[in-house]
Amino acid sequence: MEHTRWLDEDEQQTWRAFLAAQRLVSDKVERRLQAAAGMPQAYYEILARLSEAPDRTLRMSVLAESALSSRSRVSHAVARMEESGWIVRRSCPTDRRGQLAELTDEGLRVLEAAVPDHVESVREAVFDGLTRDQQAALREAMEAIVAHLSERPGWPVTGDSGPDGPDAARAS
Amino acid sequence: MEHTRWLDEDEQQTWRAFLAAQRLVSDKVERRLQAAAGMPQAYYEILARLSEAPDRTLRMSVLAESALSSRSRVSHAVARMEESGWIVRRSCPTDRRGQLAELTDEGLRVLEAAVPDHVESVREAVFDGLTRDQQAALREAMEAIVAHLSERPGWPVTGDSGPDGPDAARAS
DNA sequence: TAGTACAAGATGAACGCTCAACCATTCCGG
DNA sequence: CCGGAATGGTTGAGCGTTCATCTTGTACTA
Repeated sequence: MEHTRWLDEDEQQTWRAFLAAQRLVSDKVERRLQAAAGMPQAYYEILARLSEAPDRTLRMSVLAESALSSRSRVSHAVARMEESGWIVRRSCPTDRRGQLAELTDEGLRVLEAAVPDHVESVREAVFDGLTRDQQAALREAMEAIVAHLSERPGWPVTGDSGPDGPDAARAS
Repeated sequence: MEHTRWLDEDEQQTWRAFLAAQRLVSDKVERRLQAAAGMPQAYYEILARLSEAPDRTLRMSVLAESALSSRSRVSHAVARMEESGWIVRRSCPTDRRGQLAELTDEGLRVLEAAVPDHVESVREAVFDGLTRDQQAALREAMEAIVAHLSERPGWPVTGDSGPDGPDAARAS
């Protein structure tokens, strides 16, 4: 690493707008979801993915990936939601390491009760402020970023620093 | 509230892309800042605002607003950074309720040491994935969202639920 | 000049997330 | 078929954020 590729004026403004929009939107959405349904966005995401899955069941690792969460996060979250009775865990028949997370009826009810207000808050936070063209452009840009970040992302996408420490036994 | 204004297919995809890009970008940037400088993004933001202010000094509330943080967050964060010797707090001469936060020389050094790698990570996460046109469009959309969210935002922008609880003594 | 409303900050508990370990199981090369 | 590496998932400590509350100080109004 030698010299920094600084941001020009335009890029600075773009980055600031990105940051601001990001914070404003997720604050608003998160806060409202918390108030209305008593759960953070990450939990909602998990419940949503499960509800779309066959048998409302997913392996923990698949769940983590599809909800863009680290394994650790999902593990904690599912444990918590199991206590609430929204999810049950069973061990996977074909791979004895694996765990299956299944959405319970109760969990589905809670999710469905949360959806309408959540959707409304997303609309207010994002779409009510955009023209149709702006929305299309936003989508294109976001998808480009995601695509760029999903190929060879420096170190793994999901984080979680690997099974052992940063460099354990990895020599030779 | 009667019927929900659901998201159509296009809006769904836009929202998912927004969420994904948001998570991917802030994960990457946050993680790298933490690794390289040992501070979260929110702290960086605070230090950055202070460094741009006259006398590297800002009132807590102004600092909170300009860093898009809640008062409470800034209070905790500044307390922590004061222990690290990056910031000092003085009471405000003109308003004895107020506190002034000033960036120390040490704090400025730490910030400046953190900047280059942070900027690089932002470039990699965002700008390397976008054409110039996409970047301009992204900026426009983000600014539209921010503008929309900054006027009459339902309840106050910064959060923090007000001086007293949700409805304390407020009756008649 | 009270008295009441409001603003600025601080604070502690609750909570979710991350990081670094750790155990169990499966995969794979010799 | 054995032994090391990789995979799947969990766990606990540490930390930052939020929420509700409190204290102190200012502003407004009667």
